[in-house]
This record gives sequence, structure tokens and C-alpha cells, in this order.
Amino acid sequence: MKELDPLLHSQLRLAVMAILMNVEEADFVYLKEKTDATAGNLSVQLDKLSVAGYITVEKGFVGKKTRTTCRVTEAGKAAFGEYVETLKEYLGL
Amino acid sequence: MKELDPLLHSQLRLAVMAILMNVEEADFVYLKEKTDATAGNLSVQLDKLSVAGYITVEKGFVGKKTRTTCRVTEAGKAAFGEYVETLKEYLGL
DNA sequence: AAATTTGGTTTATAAAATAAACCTATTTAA
DNA sequence: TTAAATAGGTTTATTTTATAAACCAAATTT
Repeated sequence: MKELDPLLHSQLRLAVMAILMNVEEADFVYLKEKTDATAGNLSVQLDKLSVAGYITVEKGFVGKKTRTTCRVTEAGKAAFGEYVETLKEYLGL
Repeated sequence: MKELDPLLHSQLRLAVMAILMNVEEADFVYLKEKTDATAGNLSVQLDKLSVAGYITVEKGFVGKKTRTTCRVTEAGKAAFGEYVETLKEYLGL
């Protein structure tokens, strides 16, 4: 049996990636609301995805407020696709 | 977003469940080979699935050799079904 | 009868996930 | 106008999980 990419096989990281696959970009606050994660947990997991090169994380400003924007990279899309295929094999879909 | 049953959202436990969903029964040695897990890890994870009521684990003999046979329960089937549905939502399948 | 293999379990270690505490800048309220 | 609260995070500590290593008893092989 092929192994499931451990970086994606995590509830929160998978949720984040699933969102980013459908959205062009999403900011920290949006991801936090959608996934219902704590800020700390989200921060850590975004960092892992970013270090792995699956997403980009960009810090900017909107007026005077900070805004952290995330996007999935090509590598991230590929990894996600792989993961889905592997999972399908597991589940027999 | 609904949460993914943590008991199933584990590489090895998911692999075991996926096998048992298609096989009526499977013994320890078979599961170990199929999943390529270490005996220790498999033993621990089978125990968790068993405690959760997702599988039954029966120890018996074949000749003089011990044989541990696993089967998925109705509760296990239901949980697995739920998990798959939730996952489909995540992945957009 | 000593050594090896089979079929596991128990215990220790490493890695993840999560939560709690904290930080800086901006608002709001007194 | 300053004290308190809020926004948007990060860092660090704690708890949970997953994994591997060590171990055990019975059977088999040499």
C-alpha cells in the first residue's frame, strides 16, 4: 500500500489545502473561521505547509491592519492530487 | 467543516479498516504484510480500533499456532462510511 | 538441547497536534 | 489621554499519537 503524504494527512492542514484548492487566495482570518482552528494551531500548520512549499504565505497591510494571505503552489496542487488518488485507492472510490 | 473521525484518520488504522471493509475477516499476519506495518504498531492500532468497537479481535489456534483474527463491526462500517462521506466533502469528490 | 522463528505484547522514544501564554499595533471607552 | 480591550498573529509548553525497539512464550529447526 502506498503511503499517504503525512504532511497532508492531518485534519487541519488538509482542510486548509482543500480550501485553497478552490479559492485563488485566502487570508489567515478567513481560514481560521472556516476551519474553526485556534490561531496558534493554524499558524503552526500554515508554517509547515509553507516550509514544504505547498503554499505561499504573504504578509501585507490593508490600511493599517496586517493581513496574511495564503495561496497554494503548483507543488501543493500536485501533492494534493497525489494524496487524493492514494486515498481513493485506500477507500476504493 | 465537519471533523474527521480521529480514530480513522490515521494512516495505519485507515489501511486496516479499508482492508477489513472488503474481506469478511483477516488475521494479524495478513494485515501486517498488506500494510507493511511493524508488529508493535499494528498491535497497538488494532487495540484502539477494538476498544472503540470498530473491529473485533479474536485469538484462536490453527493447529498449535496462535491466530488473531479481525473483523469489522457494524459500528465500524458505519464510522467508516461517515468518514468517507466527510472526506469527500473535504476533497470535493 | 541450543538456536531460530512465529506471533505477538509492552514499554520507551520521537513526532504531531493542540492549547495556553504572550507580543505588537490599533481601536474604543472613560 | 491614557487605560483597557481587540485584532492578528507567533512562540513555547503540554498532551496525544504514532512508531520503533525491546521483550516474551511457544513452537520449530539444526
